[in-house]
Amino acid sequence: MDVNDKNYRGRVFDIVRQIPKGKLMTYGQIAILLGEGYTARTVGYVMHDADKDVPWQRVINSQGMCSTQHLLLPHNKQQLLLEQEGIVFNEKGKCNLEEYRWKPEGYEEEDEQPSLFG
DNA sequence: AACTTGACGAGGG
DNA sequence: CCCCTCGCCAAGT
Repeated sequence: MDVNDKNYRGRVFDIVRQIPKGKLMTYGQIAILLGEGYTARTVGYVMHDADKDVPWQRVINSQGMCSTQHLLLPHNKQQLLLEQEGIVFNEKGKCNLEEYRWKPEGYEEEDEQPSLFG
């Protein structure tokens, strides 16, 4: 699997583009969603070079924090952008994923139906 | 071809 | 909770 494959990157970006304003996804969540050949690390890797129309700021790590805060991005650009979208972070730069996590509708491949007669 | 480096994540102390 | 280690996988040296 080649992450430079436009199809590979395209699948990741297609998902990210669907994240609504005010919602978030994690790298790992996207990787699991796409399945075969995708891992959290590789998703993160392609995100560093996202297309202009991709809301890259809506993808954060599983701890509910912006992985970019101590990186090259000016200040806390990612967190700032998210706060402008209504996301609330605590003083340690963490947000409530339970509240903001978004799950796309059309991508369930192996849905686990909670059996009513369990 | 070996070794290091990440926009990652789960698990143990 | 915070910190560390380890598994992961592609890129850069």
